[in-house]
Amino acid sequence: MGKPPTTLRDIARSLGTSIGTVHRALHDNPGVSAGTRAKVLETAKALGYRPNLAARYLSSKKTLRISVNTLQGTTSFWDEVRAGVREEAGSILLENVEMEFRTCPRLGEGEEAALEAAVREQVDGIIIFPSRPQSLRAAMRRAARAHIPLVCVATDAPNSGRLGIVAVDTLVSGSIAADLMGRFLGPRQGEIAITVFDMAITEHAEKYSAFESTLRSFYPNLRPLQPIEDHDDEQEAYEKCRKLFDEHPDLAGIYVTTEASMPVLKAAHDATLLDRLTIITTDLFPDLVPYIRSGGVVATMYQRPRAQGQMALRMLYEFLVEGGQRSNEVTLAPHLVMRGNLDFFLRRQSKESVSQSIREKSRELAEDFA
Amino acid sequence: MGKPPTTLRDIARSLGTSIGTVHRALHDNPGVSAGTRAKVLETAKALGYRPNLAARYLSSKKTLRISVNTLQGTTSFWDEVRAGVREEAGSILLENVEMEFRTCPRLGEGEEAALEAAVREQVDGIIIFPSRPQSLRAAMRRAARAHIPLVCVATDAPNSGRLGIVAVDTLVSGSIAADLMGRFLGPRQGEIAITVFDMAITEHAEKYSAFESTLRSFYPNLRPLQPIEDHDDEQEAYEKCRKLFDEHPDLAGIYVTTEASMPVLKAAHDATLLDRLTIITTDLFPDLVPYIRSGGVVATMYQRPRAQGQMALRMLYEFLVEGGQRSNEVTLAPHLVMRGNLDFFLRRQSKESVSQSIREKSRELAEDFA
DNA sequence: ACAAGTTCCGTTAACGTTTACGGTTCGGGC
DNA sequence: GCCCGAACCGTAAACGTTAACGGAACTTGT
Repeated sequence: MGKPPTTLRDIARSLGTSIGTVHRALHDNPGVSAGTRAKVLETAKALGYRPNLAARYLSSKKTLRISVNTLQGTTSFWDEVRAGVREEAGSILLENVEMEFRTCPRLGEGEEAALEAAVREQVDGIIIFPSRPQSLRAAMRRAARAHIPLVCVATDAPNSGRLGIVAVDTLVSGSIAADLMGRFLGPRQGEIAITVFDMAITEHAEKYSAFESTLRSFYPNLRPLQPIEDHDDEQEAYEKCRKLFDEHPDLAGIYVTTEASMPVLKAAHDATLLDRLTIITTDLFPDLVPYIRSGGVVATMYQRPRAQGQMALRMLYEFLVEGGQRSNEVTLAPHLVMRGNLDFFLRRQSKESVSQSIREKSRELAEDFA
Repeated sequence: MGKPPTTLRDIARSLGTSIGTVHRALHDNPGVSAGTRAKVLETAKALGYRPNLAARYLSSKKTLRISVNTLQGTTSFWDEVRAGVREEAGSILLENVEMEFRTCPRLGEGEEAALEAAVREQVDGIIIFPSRPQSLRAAMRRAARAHIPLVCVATDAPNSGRLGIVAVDTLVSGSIAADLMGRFLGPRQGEIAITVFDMAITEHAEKYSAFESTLRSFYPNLRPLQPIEDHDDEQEAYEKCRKLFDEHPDLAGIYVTTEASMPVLKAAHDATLLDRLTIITTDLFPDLVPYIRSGGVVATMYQRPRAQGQMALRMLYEFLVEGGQRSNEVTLAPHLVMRGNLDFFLRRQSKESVSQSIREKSRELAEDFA
């Protein structure tokens, strides 16, 4: 079965050379000729060499610095993401990660500067929310060229050289929202609206596309309208919704894919449509709770920010420490929250933060002694 | 900031003793007097000693043996659970776990023998599906007394001394099923049935309770019937359903909480009720797919077997290696699968198995050389 | 031709823990 | 008196990797 793994010494012995040379060859360090380097690489592969991470960490004791560049945010979404990152970092058994949080106050404000600061300070990896992917692309490319792996959360940045992406599965989200809308409304005719952040963002275009196509395939009685872009601007969202409500008197439902559900709800309320519309929202935060409880919001798609943070850190850490290419596109299925299970979700959230604080306490007390 | 962590040597120095003594004291090894042991423990706590896991593993090189006692199963559920366990084990960076799979052919058949075999062979930890908790309790207690930590998957075994439990959140599942049932059926009157495995199992009683109470609170037009117990027996499920359909002509919907949805569907088909009933099932497996696609099953609650396997192994490993008490009750929220997002879920499943095989390939090639 | 520098490579001391072995001291038994 | 075992404790060699140092051989400049 388990024959002992090959070590640096094995490689050295088999080549009649020394550990130091093998080490230098495997790490592209200077001080080794091209010929021997090639031979080392070859026999390393032949012997199936895999570095012993415990020994590596024990010897070098260098810690990985990871910058987490996210948003302050108006809801608790980003707090949860950061909590997930922290939690996952706390459960790494070799405690060789240091976290640096760089938080932008508002959408897109200073995110490029924050990224450049992280790159300048030579962090080992970056978790980033690219709120404006196209304007951040250049800076992300620079990071990639500096060999700093970069994982996107929540929103992808195509062609940016990023290592990976963690986000909610937009196709599942959009499609399930459409399915629910169709089933909730039953056979009756009507128009369905959808609000997105900006159709230029892949995720939002995909959500719309999945929503629209599912609706079209299975619920021909419901006609999807063109998406409304709110750009996360409360004023803009409110006004566009009022206009929408005026222009489409037979609107039956609306699917809010962004965090900005409050202005939509306010608009619906002001147009006295709150109880006539079937509203499906996104995410879960305190302001939304009463609407779900009262039925004004029939369902919300919880995007599991904590899980997103956890997965992002995990992906980055595994890359940094194992070097291998894991599956670098993680898409999470959303959780469905309705009034019946709302309390359970709120309980889960609070339990999680409690168990986390307990855990940190016990860390301080530090009673291992296994 | 980061002052260097305290080591065994630090403790020894501060007590004027030696590393060996400190080590023996911390591990309750013989050869150290009660007095010095107490002093060692005291100053270890005072200095905030935490063992360096990398050094520990490097030095001892002992691997943890973990037994996974599950079911063959009729659906792919348990295959997925095992895949999740394997996947998580593969991503442990210190590669110090060995897995032993003990799989029972049928429900409850030989599960006690399998557990005792694992205990006899002195494994370091066990992941188990206690299909009959009460008849397994004694054996589980023995395992606990032998200091073998034990994590339950899918079903809990109360008062068994188990370390932890990973399962789907039954309250969320039951409640969301009721909410969907209520919304799908709209204002019309009717009776709602629910099938469970056995009301003596906590999980199933909880699912029923959540289902029933949500239905009662929000949808008074729907009357929940007494639960049908199928004991995972296809014949029993079929016959009880036929009887149910005969006796309740105004049945509007049925929520199947067990894996045995096929006999229910067959019964509904044979009673020509398939298109008049609103059916919500549990889990996702090939035989179910055509029913979801055709709308015969309106929604299914996917219990995320792979995630359950992952979490179970993670919980056990963290306990074994860190010794600390983490949150030992993990409940996962189910994923909702409907015809619109069915393909995405099937795609996700296949992608996961693909990415896993890719990963194993790349492991073999073993090109670390970071 | 000799010093100085370069390039390549071997050696060795860490890192913190485990484990086996050797050494004290003490108390009894002959 | 001496020997023996038990109980306690110190020492040192591993584990596999990293990083620093030193040395040999070979090129260059004068």
